[in-house]
Amino acid sequence: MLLSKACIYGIRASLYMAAMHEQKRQFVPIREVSDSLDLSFHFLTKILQQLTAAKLMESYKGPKGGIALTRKPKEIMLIEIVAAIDGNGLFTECVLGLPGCGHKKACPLHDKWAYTREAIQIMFNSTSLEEMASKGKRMNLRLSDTLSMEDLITSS
Amino acid sequence: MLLSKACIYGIRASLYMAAMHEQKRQFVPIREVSDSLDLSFHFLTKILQQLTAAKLMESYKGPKGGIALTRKPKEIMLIEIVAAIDGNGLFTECVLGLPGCGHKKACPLHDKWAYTREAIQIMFNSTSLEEMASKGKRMNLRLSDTLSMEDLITSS
DNA sequence: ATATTAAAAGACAATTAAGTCTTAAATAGG
DNA sequence: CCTATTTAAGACTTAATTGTCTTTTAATAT
Repeated sequence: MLLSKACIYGIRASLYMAAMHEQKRQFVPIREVSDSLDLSFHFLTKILQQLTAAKLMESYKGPKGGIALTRKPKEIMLIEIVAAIDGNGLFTECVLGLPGCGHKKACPLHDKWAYTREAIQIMFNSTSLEEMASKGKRMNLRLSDTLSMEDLITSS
Repeated sequence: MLLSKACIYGIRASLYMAAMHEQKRQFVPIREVSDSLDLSFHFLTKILQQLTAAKLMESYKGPKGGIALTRKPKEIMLIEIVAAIDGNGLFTECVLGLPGCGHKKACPLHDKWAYTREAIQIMFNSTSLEEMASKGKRMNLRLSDTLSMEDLITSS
């Protein structure tokens, strides 16, 4: 699996927040996000803490509290979310985990992998939350079994 | 992590077998492989059973027994090893694990990911054991802390 | 102040991946 | 036939990931 579940959930939650951003909503309770996306509230909380630690989101306690993106969805790239949760081993490490592989000595797959992993990196690096959210809206993406992006953005 | 450890170990063992093939050795004891590569014998045994189940290797019990590649290293592509151990979810599944994503409804990353995952697939699909082994020999690849490909092929 | 809301922190449980150990089955050689 | 060698099969342990639950801390509103 390319991304951990934690990372995937973090991305989905970020997408939800991007949709909320279009509605000018600021702090959204984690409970609302977890209910909407059908994710474990506590597990999501821990994941979002990683995103706030990485300054991608900020949080506010108490009534009217919740989480919010710190920047506009257009300015947040997917790679930032991936790196915050899964780290950037995917973009730096040897595919074969070979002891000799690295800067100096390359493994037999090194060159091909360097190329491929750059393609992966570019994919995450060139995709913003805004782009995903608008695509999701156009294509009526399902964020959970009961919730679609279109519901989310065109309603309310 | 792109590949599981089991898959990585399976690839390393296959590389070792490719090197043995150049020396016209047929059945090589798993114990020799695990010792040489500094891997757990029993764990490696289970991994190799997956490769024999996939007809990439064959095994022989008893004295003079061991494992052997069923085809020439030139004819065995890396993707076969990956598929035998990790399956081909990497080449078929949605990156975001989104419920709506698939043939009909695509997720916001679908097009980019379809392209990227094809790059990954092509990488594994176009690399043979022979190619890796000869590159490994040229570059004196280390298969473990104490063993290099060059030792392996030029010696004995 | 007090009660309520909501995130933070951390203990705990379940699941999966990774690794170990024991026993059984097959084969070669004496 | 007997023993040594080697894979096969499966139970078991450990570690990492995933997921749940409880308590604490901070903010709001009354």
